[in-house]
Amino acid sequence: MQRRAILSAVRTLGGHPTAADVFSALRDEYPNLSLATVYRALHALVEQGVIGETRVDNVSRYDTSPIPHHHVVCRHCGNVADLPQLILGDDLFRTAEAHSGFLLDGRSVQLTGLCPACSLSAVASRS
Amino acid sequence: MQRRAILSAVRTLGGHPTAADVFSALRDEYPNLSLATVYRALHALVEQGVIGETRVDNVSRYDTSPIPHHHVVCRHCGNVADLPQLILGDDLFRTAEAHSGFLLDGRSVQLTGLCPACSLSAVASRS
DNA sequence: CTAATTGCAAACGTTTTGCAGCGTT
DNA sequence: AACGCTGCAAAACGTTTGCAATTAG
Repeated sequence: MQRRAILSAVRTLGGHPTAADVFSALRDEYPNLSLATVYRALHALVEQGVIGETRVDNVSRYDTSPIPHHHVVCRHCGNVADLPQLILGDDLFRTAEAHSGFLLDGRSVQLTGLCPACSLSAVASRS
Repeated sequence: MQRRAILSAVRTLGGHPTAADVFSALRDEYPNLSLATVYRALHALVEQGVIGETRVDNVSRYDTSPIPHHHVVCRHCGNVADLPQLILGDDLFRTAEAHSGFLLDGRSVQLTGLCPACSLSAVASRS
């Protein structure tokens, strides 16, 4: 049962690994591991609330922690960083809910911009 | 040049149509319109700043207006609604920037939850 | 005549699925 | 025996691309 190995790979990798990241990390130890297995395991772990899932761009990324928090996504290199959820106050959610009629769940808030590395290289590449 | 037709389809459709939505809307009038053309046209229109693009779930959605504003996405039915951008104040962005070291661009902010219809049916389906 | 636009089909990358085999209990 | 977990290959999905033909300027 390499499902355990998949979970611990997510944890050792840290950050926000994709299914492919997890797959490559385990390929050495489990040479005939299938990508399908990785997807099935990750999906199961999300359903059990053991890990979190965020969809960024076109890709599912998995999160060591299932507790609600927000994300900043670099629009240049695609890196994802965490943001404590307290940054966006409850009042904000209430305002947004009042505006939209939606019932917001506090989880997935996604801001985009440039990460430190990419904003530096953006400055550097200005002629 | 059906690129014009594609733009006006986005406008008449309103909301946040996908490329497929636009395609189906035009299929009657342009029976041999290609999906590739729709994608190319939409992409060009986004580049020109005529329309806006938001990626939700796995799908690009196009927006009548290219001016920055935020979105609420229903995690059940996938519907997208607009949110005035002023809901997230500048101070909030600055706090998030300070926290993450990212340089945020104020555009794509995405909250998720349940839309009015889906939150009603969620309540109704509780045993 | 040149450049842009189009249709078709094929390719793409990510994710899912059918099915048979394997392991555990 | 029954069940869940796995590998493989194939399919699905939205999207992009190569190419040749058409159209616009």
